[in-house]
Amino acid sequence: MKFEAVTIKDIAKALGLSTSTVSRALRDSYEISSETKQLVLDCAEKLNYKPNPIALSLKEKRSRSIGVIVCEIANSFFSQIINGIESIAYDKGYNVIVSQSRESYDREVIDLQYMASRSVDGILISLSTETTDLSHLMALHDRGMPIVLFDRVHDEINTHKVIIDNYKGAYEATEHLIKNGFRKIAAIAGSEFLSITTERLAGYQDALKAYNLTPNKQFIQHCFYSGMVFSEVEEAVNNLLTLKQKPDAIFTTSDKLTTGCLKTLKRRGLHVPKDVALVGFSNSDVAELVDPPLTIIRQPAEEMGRAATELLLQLVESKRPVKEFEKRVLTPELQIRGSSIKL
Amino acid sequence: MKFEAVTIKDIAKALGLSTSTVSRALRDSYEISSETKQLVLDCAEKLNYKPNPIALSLKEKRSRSIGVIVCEIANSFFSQIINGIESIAYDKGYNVIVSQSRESYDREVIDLQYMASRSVDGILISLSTETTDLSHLMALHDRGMPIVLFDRVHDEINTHKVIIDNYKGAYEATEHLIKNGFRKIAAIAGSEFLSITTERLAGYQDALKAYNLTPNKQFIQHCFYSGMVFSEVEEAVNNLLTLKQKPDAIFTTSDKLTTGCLKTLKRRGLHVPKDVALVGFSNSDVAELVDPPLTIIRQPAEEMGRAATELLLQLVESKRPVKEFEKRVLTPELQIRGSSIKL
DNA sequence: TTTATTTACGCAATCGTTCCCGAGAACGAT
DNA sequence: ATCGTTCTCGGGAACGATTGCGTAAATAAA
Repeated sequence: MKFEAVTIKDIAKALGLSTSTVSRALRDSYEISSETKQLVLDCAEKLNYKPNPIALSLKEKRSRSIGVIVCEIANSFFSQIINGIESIAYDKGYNVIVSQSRESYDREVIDLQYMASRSVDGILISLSTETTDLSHLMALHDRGMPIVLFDRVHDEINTHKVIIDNYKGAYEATEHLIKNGFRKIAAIAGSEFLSITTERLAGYQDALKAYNLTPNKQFIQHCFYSGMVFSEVEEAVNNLLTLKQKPDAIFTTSDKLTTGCLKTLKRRGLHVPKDVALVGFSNSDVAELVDPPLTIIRQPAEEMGRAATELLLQLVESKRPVKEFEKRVLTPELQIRGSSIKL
Repeated sequence: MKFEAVTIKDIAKALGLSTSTVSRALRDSYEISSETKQLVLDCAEKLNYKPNPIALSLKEKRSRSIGVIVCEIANSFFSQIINGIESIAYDKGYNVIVSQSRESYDREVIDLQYMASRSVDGILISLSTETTDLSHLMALHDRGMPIVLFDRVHDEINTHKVIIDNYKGAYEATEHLIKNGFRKIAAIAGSEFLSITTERLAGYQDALKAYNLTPNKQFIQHCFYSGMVFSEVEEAVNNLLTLKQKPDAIFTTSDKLTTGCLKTLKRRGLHVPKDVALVGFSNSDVAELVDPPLTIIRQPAEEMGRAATELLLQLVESKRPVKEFEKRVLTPELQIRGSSIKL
């Protein structure tokens, strides 16, 4: 039932030529007479010939497709990234194959292997939260697979990386809270093994220190799955609220953590920012509609996707092996709204 | 620089066998002795042999990948759908290739042709708003390409479809507004050529009639790009608010229309629901956090993605041509919150 | 006219895999 | 001893396209 496409053979047969001639005519080779070329071109047009990319892939060992692995597609941050990736890939004639790790190391390994075996030309990946061992990536990379890391990166692997200035984003957010009179600022963060977590917590802690506030160990809660499972966030919030010394503000380090935290606070009947203020990383485009309007650190997600794709395709299309790798750092934007302003 | 994978030839050479024998041994053919099989299997294991899917695709004319075309990835509804699609595809060993039409008919045509030429095994598509002519889809479908439509479908093409009960969702939402005392209920809808628009407006209008309210032509505003461009929504809201007879409630028919409408109302300093109530289709997962908490018609997006993928793979893997097509109708859920309750 | 050069095309290998045949060996039946 | 089976395996074409090499004809140079 599969439809049979028109092949180069059909053109050859129709014109009484050899397939080599047809192939060369289509590729505008100099050794084909212009009349024959025209003949072939017209015939190809008439028969609606489309080159078979699979056959080409087999020959040329490239598929003109790139793989993308994120932990979760249904997440405003990642869907915006995929949007950016798709736009560049589309322009350059590449297909985008998407897979989600769902924060599972095992799935990440499988996804990666699968994509490699499907001979994607390169891979864009934001590491799963469970990933501590990078040997699966290293192995692929060593064998020549172009890889670009974004968002959640790792120093161990030497390749292009695109991140945002996590430290700065967290620092400014925390500083903003301090300047608005909050002193007991807690943090709800993702897994401590994640690059973004450590960087963001560093910014948070340094901001506290810069204003002579001592970071309190109990004020830092980790949610291993970065808020992908809601109960985790609830627990983190509960932990903070049952402390003897309750925080007067919370800083959250990821999209689902931020909305999950607000959801929990509201469900518990707490008022933001009167009872607790809230600032967090988020790429939700309804932050201004939320009650209270959310102060967020917004990441240039689409730009991140575009940048990562450009770097990847640069690797893919480079003639000789690239040895110099770039770490591109984008700037997050602090959008100040009501959730962090003392009443 | 591309890494060379281990092929069946390498195994053949290592074992002094022919490629045919190796191939057969790997496929567990009856005509190979069990000793040879074991030998081949061990060797394949040792050399870390992975069959080349591109070569397989070329031979078998199937790629084990499916194409998905949506208007926009960075949209909670569609990203949830893609999530559902990916989960089923992953389980069945298929790759998901994603492309966005950005509501453009031309891009939809190109995307479709591109995917066909990349020989995806099937296509999942939600039509772009500009699409009125379906000949590009029909042509592909007639040539045997399995296609499943979801969300924005069209009667002209005879294939599996997955939709929600748009009529019911709209009817119940409108009825809910009426029962809560609103009488002048306006609607902001997408393009009138879209299946979902006509169905949802029908539900809206029938609900009005059922309660002896006469639908007012001026109360229906169309946003051609379904809210993808914000200015459109602003204009629609402005049109409604400058009517002599102002509406006391607005019903919106899509995700971006709903949030865009609320955004505009708030920016104009209007209070929801005191000045205008709001109910709309949306799959945002922060509807309860919004001010006011949003009454929404939520679509089972993930389920829709899963259902569409199951139907598609059923087509793809069916031996004989399928002539009987199914229209699966899922049920939306009205989540009642503050934005639609009279104060 | 003969030789050299260009022009314009075909043959066949290649990519990795499957699969239709053919064929040798071993075996039992006659 | 001869024939027909069964069991194993190899040869080679095929999938669609590219490309190095060979070569006939046409043209240019000698």
